[in-house]
Formats: sequence, structure tokens, C-alpha cells
Amino acid sequence: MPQLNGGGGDDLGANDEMISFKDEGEQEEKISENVSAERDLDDVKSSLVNESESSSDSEPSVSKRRGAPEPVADSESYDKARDYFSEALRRQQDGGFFKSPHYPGYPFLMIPDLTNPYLPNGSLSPSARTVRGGGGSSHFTVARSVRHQAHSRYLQMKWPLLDVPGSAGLKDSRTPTPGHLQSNKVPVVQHAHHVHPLTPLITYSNEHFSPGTPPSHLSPEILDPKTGIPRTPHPSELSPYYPLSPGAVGSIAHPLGWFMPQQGQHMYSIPPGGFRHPYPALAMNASMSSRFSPHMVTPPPHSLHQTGIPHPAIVSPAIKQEPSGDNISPTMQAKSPAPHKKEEDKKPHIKKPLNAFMLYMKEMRAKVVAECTLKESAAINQILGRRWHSLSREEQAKYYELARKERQLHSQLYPGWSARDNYGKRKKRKRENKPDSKPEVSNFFATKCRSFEVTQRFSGFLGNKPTFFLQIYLSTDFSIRSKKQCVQYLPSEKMCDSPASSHGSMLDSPATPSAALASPAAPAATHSEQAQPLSLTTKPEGRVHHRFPLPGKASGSIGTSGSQPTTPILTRPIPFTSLHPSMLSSPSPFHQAALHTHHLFQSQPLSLVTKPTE
DNA sequence: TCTCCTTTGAAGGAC
DNA sequence: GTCCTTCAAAGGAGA
Repeated sequence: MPQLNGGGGDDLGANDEMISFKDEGEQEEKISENVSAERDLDDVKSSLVNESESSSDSEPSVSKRRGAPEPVADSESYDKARDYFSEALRRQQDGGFFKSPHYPGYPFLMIPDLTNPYLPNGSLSPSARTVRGGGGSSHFTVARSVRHQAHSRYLQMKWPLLDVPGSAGLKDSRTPTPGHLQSNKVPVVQHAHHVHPLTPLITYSNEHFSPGTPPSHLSPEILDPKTGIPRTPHPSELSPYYPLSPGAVGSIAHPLGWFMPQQGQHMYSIPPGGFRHPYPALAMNASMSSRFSPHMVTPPPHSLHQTGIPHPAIVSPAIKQEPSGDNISPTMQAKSPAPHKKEEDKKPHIKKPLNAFMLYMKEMRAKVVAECTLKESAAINQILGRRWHSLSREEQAKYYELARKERQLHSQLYPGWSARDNYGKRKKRKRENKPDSKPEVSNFFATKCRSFEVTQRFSGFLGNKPTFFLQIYLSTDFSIRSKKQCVQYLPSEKMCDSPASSHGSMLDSPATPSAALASPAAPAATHSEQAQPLSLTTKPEGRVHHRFPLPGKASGSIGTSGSQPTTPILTRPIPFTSLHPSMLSSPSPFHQAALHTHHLFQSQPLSLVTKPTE
């Protein structure tokens, strides 16, 4: 019998896409933030719900839910969910995936949200970017779904807590209940800050920061839920290498913070032999008194080079060859007309200030490399991305604050600089990949998504009610993909991965509450241990799990980490054809699949995985 | 030598 | 207002 435990493994096809549905632990106040998003999709829902509309009156409104979040879990609700799944499956099989009102070519799944009054529809994303388009209503969690950045694509869904009534109707009697759940009835919501039993090398703990940083769940409001701007943490929470003063423009840096290796390293790459400080000239001019103080962040243009040391954010061939080159401010250069191409080429390249994640990466990369013995940055970045999501609010807030300071200083140093200035300055990108990006995504489901498979899995208990996740596999055909595949997570990397999973899954990162706190615009769910209905989000996991190597792409798709074994991460999804006969009572294959796989009981969030059509 | 991969976030342009 | 694209870092890998 196929299993879907992320901890085990199934080398998903090179084009597989996986979506992890995680418990975000969102608070009910988040619901109000998503009302607008829900409205935006009302028309779509209304066109899909049909008969379900008639029963909508019985469903709690958003406001009601906000005021009196009371889980609704009964057989009728589940029947509705089943019907909606059936409808979703039917439409999908008909080639008519749900269409986004904003991007008609972008499909999304509409998942009934019948049981989770806490569900902050639309606030599911680990990043603000992926939140867009999300939404839902008291009936639905609309999961929109396609993100395409560069060549990464993943579905995005949000799944309500599927609270099976009494666990009688649907819960398979064969589904064993984990002993620890039976004993204490504690929801098996694995929060990211829980140390993974197999991950002793987690490095993003408070050890890097102030030792007194309280647990995130004790101070869950460090990010402004409205503005998304992280609240300035207490200085004691901040990295000693990036001391920040709350509310102050400037701050007193560690006198030698810029000179310290590793954690105190510069923010911008510099030529070999360069100065290891983000703003060396300023640091020297200011005698290291204040790295960000206003009096020093607006130096005269020529001061940038008066020391002969280039700004680390400036990368120019001239600087690389002649560090003491011209004295013209890069801003002035950027603004000055460039009649000749050669002159343009000589313009210093003022790099973008690093964002919070980049700062985090810069700091943690070395550790991850050391711990995981990985060298490929793509793989390292995947791990870092996971860890980033596993960070507590406070920890992430530190980097957001750092990034904010960096941007502030950068803008003051180069007031005329625009990120647009760097467009096209990087190594020539393959423009040929650009046109196919959106069309590929737009037609992705219509042409490549053949079917999907669902596995319902026991998650744990909320109170005394069993909860379940769904794991959905989308059958797709990614033969159109031609890009080189990056390395996948491999078993040996598990030791380096985030402790998101309670069972070693590298795919699901279950119950990572930081899914919503990756961005300051998406305040994190708390790490609260209180029993909240599980809301599920998605993660772009699938690309790193390759089940089927693509023709001509095998080298880059499976086990490209050299010595890394190629043990599959996920087991093979359950095909419809393998459904147990006893589970085929429902007319809906979707339902059948859900029922059939119900006996799988691992404490794992819903995951949506696409697989290539064989 | 150049580009891709891979991650998240910020910024700017397009609509 | 929303969405998309690009770039920031990193270094191995492939073309």
C-alpha cells in the first residue's frame, strides 16, 4: 500500500509539485483582514457553489465567525465538503479548472471550509506574494494557486480542518490513533519551533541572538498585524551585531561588528580584499560611532570614495580593477546621461540592499554548509528557506528590522538609486525563458493537470475530536519543462532541515506556524499550544522531490548532491485505481480517494503534490 | 564564460 | 489595488 509519509520518501518526479498544508495557528482576528479577499472571490464562488448556496444561510458568516468561532463539525458539513470535492474533481477532469477572476488562466482549487471558523481565509501564505488571490468565505477556502517565479511553480491551497464528526462516519476504524494522542488528547500540531528529533543541528535557535528572547508564543504581536511592519523588538532581542534602537533612525553598532567574521560580516559582497563592512566609508568617517546615524548617512557624494574604499554595494569593473577610480557618486552617475555604452558599463553597480531573508541567509549559510556538507547553493537555500519559516517572530523580526535599516541607509546613501537601475545589469538572463513563464502557468492546469489524488490522514486531536489532513496529488505532465532541475532534499540533509516536521518529513513541514510570518505583512501565527482548528497552507516543496527524471535532465534532477543517497522523500501517491473496494461507495473519486486513504494516520499536514503523468 | 538553480523579500512597472 | 518581474547572495553544475 502506498504511503504518503513525507518522512519516508518518494522520489517524486522531477516535475512534481507539492503543497504542504500546515497549521498556521492563525487567530480569528485575521479573518477580518481577509474579508475583502473573500469578497473578491464571491462571484467565483457563487458560480460554483450552486446548490450549496441554499445551505449557506446555515453557515456562520465571517462576522459571526469572528465573534463566535465555534467549530462546525457534523456529517452534513462533511457531506458538503465531499460534494465540493466531487465538483472540483469533476471540473478538473473536464478540463475546466476553476478560473481566477483576476487571472482567468490561473486555476485554483476551491476547497470547502465548513468546519473551521478560525480559518483566516486568504491569509495562508508564507509570503505576502503568495497570499494574493487567496480568500474564501464561510463556506470556502479558496486556494489559488499558481505561483511562478523564475521556474518555480507550486500550487497553493488552504484546507480547513476536516473535523470528522465523531470520527465515526469517515474515520477508518483501521486508523490507529497515536498513543501519545490517545493519552493526552493534545493536538498534534507540530510547531516549527519544536526541535526536530532528528535535527540536532538546528542553528536558528536563540543561540544566535539574545539569550533572553522569550518564546514566540509568549509575545505573538511583535509584528504589526495591520501594517505588517515588525514591531521594533527590544534591544535585548536583537542581534548584538546589529544593534538597533527602537524607533531610532540610527543605532550604535558594535565597534568592530563590521569587522567580525561570520555574523558580523558585511551585507554586500565586495571584491576580494575589499572592506568588510556594508558602508566602510561611512564607518570610517563616523569613527564607528554610529553606523546608521543620520549625520553620517547623507555624506557628500564624493565621500563615498574619498577613502579609496568602494562601497560594498557598488560593483563596478572599474572599481574592481581600480578601486580608487572616479570620485563621482554612483547616484550622480546613474542619473547622468550616458550617451556611450562604454560609459554605461563603467557605471558602478549599486546593489540592492539585502532583504531580511538575504541577511538571514548570509548569516546562516556557513553553518548550514558546515552542518550539511552541502555545497550547492540551491540546496542550501532550500534549507535556509525552511529554517527561515521556522524562525520565531522575534527572530525574523530581527532580520526584518535589519533589512529595514539597510534599506534606509541605502536609500540615504543613494537617494537617486532605484532597483530598476539594476534591471538588466545582471548577467544576461535567458529571455527565452521569460515568455513561456506565464503561458506555461496559465495553461498548466488546463493542459497538464490530469487528475488528482487525495489522501486523508489522521492529524491528531483537537480537543477530543480527531482531525485529518488531506494530501492531494495532482497528476500532471511536465514534459514541457526544460529547465535544469535543481538538487533535491536528500535524506542526509534532513539533519540540517528545519524541525518543522514531527516525523522527519522533509516535504510537509507540518504545522509550521511561520508560514504566515515570513513577511512582515503576514503576521505570524502564534506558537500557541491551544487547540485551534488547523488551517493549511502550501509550500513549494515538490520541485525538490523528483520521482521521474526528465529526459535529458536526469543529472540535475535526482541525487545531484553527489554523495547524497537518492532515497526517495515521499512514497508514491495512491492512485485512484488502487482504491480499496470498500472505499468506493462514494460516487466521487475524490471522495473515494479521501475515504480510502483515511487509514493513513500520520500526524502530518495536508500536502498537495503533483506528479507527472506516466 | 555565462547561466541556471533555489530561497524570500523589496521594489517598480503594468494593468 | 493586484499581480508580475527582477534582483539581491551563494556556489556548484551544466551549456
